[in-house]
Amino acid sequence: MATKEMRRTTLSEMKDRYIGQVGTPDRDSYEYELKMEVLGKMIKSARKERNMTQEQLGKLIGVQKSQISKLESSANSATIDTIMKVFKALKADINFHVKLEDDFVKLA
Amino acid sequence: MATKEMRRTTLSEMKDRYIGQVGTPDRDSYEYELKMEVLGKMIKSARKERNMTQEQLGKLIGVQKSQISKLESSANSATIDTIMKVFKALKADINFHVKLEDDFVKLA
DNA sequence: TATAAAGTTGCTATATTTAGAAACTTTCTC
DNA sequence: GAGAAAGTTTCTAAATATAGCAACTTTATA
Repeated sequence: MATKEMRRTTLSEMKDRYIGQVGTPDRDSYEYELKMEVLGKMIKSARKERNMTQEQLGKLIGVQKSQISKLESSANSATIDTIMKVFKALKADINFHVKLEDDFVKLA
Repeated sequence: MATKEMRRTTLSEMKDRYIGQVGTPDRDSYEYELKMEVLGKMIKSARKERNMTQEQLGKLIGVQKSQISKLESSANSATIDTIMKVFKALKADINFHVKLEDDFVKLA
């Protein structure tokens, strides 16, 4: 615990783990909804890493445990504001990666 | 234009460009607010890459140009829902990277 | 410099998120 | 299995985001 290295979790990893590998039926469709689900799972997973309960995390931010529960289960489309508050409390650095796909499809 | 490779923009790059290098006065404070600002700038930058006007992008999503303007200027804390709609319309893949920092500070 | 195009800002209304409180369910631990 | 701890759900109120519209400002372009 004390000597663990920088932990890094990417959305891709989470997708692979929870949704399925790329190419699998349920991957590319539902992408939109699933991303929110994954975000909730990331909060949960980060909280677990910190060995915190929902109540403890809530107290750090100033909300009740039920709020945390809702966020983790993606009950709604969270605000950037909220997401950042949470990850900040978890001493996690969250950032957004945007990948602009090429206009032209490559032929295999 | 036709042969351009996969374009990739990270939050870190944007921070360096718009806010300043790490270590600079204004980088680590205001972090919270600035991330939202950067997100807006990323939308704008992605839209420009696509050579779109705010009106065109708005039409793709089904909102008016004033909405896009507000998003790009980070008038408010956008919803994940909204952000994904925008980037989807821009044919951009957005994902979240979460980095859990180590509990122990490394000594230089 | 006119004119058009693109982008911004204020105002309003509606929809949705945030949040607390309390009851409830699940999970752990003895 | 009983009790406690952790997590979930429902209901309600409040704050905030979304959105349209129209007027306005800025930027391009003829």
